Amino acid sequence: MTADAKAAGAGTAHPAAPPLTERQEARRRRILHASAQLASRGGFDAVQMREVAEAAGVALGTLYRYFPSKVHLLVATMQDQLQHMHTTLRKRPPAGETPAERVAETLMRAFRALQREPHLADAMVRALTFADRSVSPEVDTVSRLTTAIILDAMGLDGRPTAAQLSAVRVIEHTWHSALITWLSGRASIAQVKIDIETVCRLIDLTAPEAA
Amino acid sequence: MTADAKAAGAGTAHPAAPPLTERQEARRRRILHASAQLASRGGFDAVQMREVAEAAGVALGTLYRYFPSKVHLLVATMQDQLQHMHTTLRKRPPAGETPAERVAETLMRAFRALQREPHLADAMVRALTFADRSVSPEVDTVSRLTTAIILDAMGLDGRPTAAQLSAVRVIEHTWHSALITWLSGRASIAQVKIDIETVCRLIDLTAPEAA
DNA sequence: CGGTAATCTAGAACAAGTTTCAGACTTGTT
DNA sequence: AACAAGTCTGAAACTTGTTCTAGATTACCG
Repeated sequence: MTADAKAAGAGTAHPAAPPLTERQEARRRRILHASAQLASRGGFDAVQMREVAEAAGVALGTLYRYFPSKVHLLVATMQDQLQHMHTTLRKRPPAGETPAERVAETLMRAFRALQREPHLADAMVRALTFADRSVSPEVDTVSRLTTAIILDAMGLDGRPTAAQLSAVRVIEHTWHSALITWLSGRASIAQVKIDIETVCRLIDLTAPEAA
Repeated sequence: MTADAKAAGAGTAHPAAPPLTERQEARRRRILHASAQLASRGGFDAVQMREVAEAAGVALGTLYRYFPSKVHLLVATMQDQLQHMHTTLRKRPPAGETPAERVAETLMRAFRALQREPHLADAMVRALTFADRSVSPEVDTVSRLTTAIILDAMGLDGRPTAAQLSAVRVIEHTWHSALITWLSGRASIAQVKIDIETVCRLIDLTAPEAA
């Protein structure tokens, strides 16, 4: 579980992802598609490696070469979905007056999207929080994507201050954790909404004029 | 995984925990001890049900009668540890001026305690966030315990307002999620400290005079 | 005490994630 | 075109969480 990171790198580029041939790219895409498909049904548990391999028309060993564990696979699936969402969100920027409002609006939009595929959301979020150190790079990519989405929503003029970055980090924490409580049936949709709105008030606290 | 909740109920009392005989209580304690012991070594992965059973001097089937899954076991372990921590914290209340300071101080104290047993922390927190609906009642108990600790730290005069409860919920979200990023090596101790301090500022926002 | 239901034990069996391996197939090179 | 290196396949094996079963033990009731 340590070395052997030379496998088919994700679409992101941390160390130096070896270029994928066309057929490899296609395989990778089939795998991710199968993963999302199965996840959309029964969530985390329904994503069974043998089934993913079969649905993607790929040998089990190959699946493991592309994604060294189930968690890696699901985190990569999340990366994929997040990318979609990011571009979708960019088409229609949030309309709120203040940064806090815009961030809350954006997150609620994302939340509604997740509600349409709760099982998929379950699989991705559970994988994300269950990931151990061996998945850190991939989880970090997801984190950066999320940060980018939030910063986008804030619509800052210049570069964010340290305090603003802290606030964004806390918002992300809340976002993930609130999703989990919702997915595990311990919080209602309304509850999640309140939590998001509550944490977004932190942004006001870090606005340039505040201190 | 559905019914069969008639097993040995946790120390808490939701439905109507059947009273445990002395030997049963002892068994339960041995199991929790073995669990914490193994977790203190290798974390989540090191808590193997067969090993827990053996270390506790109990058959595998019995272990499963007491705790219907590994996650149940670890969440119960967390309940146990939290209870310790709560009583410990109560002995020396935080000294900060404001509620926000006191909460941050308390959480940092808890954090330092976790740092002394990072593997144990890993096992408990991973179990907590990985728990699915079947563990909701137990996770909820942990959540209530955490809330109690935070409210204690705030040192309120009367009953907390709705806004304050929201703030506490967000603090809990941040607490759990920040712990995870630390445990998976994606955030430093200093980073966690900053996040905690940042989110605690929300408390000021919900103070009676604020609005 | 004797009987009966619940509990406990030992161990096999099953499920799904992960690893491994021999052989077939691709790709890139000369 | 032939070769070497790297990749993919199919299938078995291994690990660990979970379930099941048959037979002891224990707890409780009269």
